[in-house]
Amino acid sequence: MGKEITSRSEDYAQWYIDLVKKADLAENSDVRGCMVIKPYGYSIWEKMQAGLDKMFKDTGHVNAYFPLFVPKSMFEAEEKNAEGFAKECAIVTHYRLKSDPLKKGKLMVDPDAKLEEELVVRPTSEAIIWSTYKRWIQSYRDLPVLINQWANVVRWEMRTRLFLRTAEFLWQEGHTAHATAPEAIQETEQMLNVYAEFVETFMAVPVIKGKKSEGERFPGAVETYCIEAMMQDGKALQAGTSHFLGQNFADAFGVQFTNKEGKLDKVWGTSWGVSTRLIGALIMAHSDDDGLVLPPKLAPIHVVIVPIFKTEQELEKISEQANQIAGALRKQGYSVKFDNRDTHKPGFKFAEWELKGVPVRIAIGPRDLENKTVEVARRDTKEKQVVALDAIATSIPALLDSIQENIYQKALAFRNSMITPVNSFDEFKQVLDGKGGFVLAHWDGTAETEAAIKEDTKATIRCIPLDAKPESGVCVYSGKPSDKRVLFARAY
RNA sequence: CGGGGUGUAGCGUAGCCCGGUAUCGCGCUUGGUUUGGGACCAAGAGAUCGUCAGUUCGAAUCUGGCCACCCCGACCA
Repeated sequence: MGKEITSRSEDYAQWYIDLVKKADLAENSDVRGCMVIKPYGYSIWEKMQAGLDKMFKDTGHVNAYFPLFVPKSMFEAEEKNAEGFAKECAIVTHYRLKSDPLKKGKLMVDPDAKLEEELVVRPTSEAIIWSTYKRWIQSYRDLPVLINQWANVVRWEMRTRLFLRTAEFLWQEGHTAHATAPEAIQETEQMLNVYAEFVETFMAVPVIKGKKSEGERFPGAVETYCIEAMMQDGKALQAGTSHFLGQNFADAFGVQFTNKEGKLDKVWGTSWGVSTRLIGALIMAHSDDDGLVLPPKLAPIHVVIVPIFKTEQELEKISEQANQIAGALRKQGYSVKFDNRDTHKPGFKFAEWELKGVPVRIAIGPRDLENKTVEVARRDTKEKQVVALDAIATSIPALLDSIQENIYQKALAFRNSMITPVNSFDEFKQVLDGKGGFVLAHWDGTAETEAAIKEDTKATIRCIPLDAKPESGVCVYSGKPSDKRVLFARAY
């Protein structure tokens, strides 16, 4: 008996939880809202980090690390940002415990160790970073500052879901400072493009680039750009954001510089981030009722080799063959697992590695030894084929590329099929309640209409697509004029 | 924070209404037979029934408090 996974059609939310737990990605911890990311899940995160980090470096960024704690007075300096995060902040008020005189063996907060000023556990690091930039930036020669940090942040969420929303999560946050607005805007757009490229080429998840409406904008930002992805259940998921901060944080923290003309000027800022939430997106974009389907570019294990044997002698011979194949593939940079456990049957191993989403499985049995072949199975389509031994070194890399491409195309076709233009509010609601997905509709551009639609349908404006074609029409809700369609959806 | 639910072996559970220290499956250990899609047989080990108190000769079971977690909603990446 194996690990039963709830089917997507039966209960999509449960299917997701089953996958995360049974594929050993993560589990709930003893701390409310916080998860333990297990080695297999963390390995995916490491691959994401590696891919992104290279892209950040290639665009001129460097890594640094800023403190977890932010003094309250510093945190509240940029008012909108502070307000936006205020209700989900964890606060440190004391710095010491002591033995509880009333309960033997128990500890209590030492009332004498109260902090002069409370420390906010960062929900994001703009405050601490900009207060530091103030010291670093005096001249236009000090600009731009292009820094990224890999860190954990804490947002005290009411309700959490593994990877998608946890009280503590891992992410990267880029924080850049520039001499001019156009340069900062260009940076914002560049990083949005980096995210889009990463998500599409590594994760094989197609995204729509756009700007957030005022209501959905990052607190403290002038403009928030985002990439939006579509999950298999028809709900949208924000996969990354890039913010043009204007001079808001320069104002709040007094970050000024002397420009080439010798005049004092305020610095322009950006910030941008993606989180372990991407792992949730990865799961929900590709996986099926048998388990994970991982894109080769992020799979911790590319190829698993399963021997099929009766006797130890057979296993020995097969191992020799398997090690040869593994060695050749590893030389090409692929991660190969030879599953030579003699405690499980092949069928069990097949199911287990499928659950874990390993893109390619090679099975080798006595018949293969005789014929100088192996059986190659791909995870995405479950197709099997017999491949000659001497063709493996070329066919496996090709197959992995083909899997990467295939799952992207599949996700793209699905996503495209889930974009529905509508022209009336009735149609709007009908599509949302029926097939779901993205709804492309005219909107009058007001926050009131946006809020009313959200109230009525639970759908939010995911973004105003960057490539939206000018098209005159009337708002589906208010009937007022509109010059382009925007993307609505129910979202994670 | 509102509504609902759950807490019994590593995991999933039965038992609770009608009190007498615990059921079954998976997993684990040992031995044997097996191995081209989640093997089978046999023998074992493993639980102070979330926690504290009360009722009782006796509490997993009844009563009360507390704690934790999950699900649905509001909030959010």
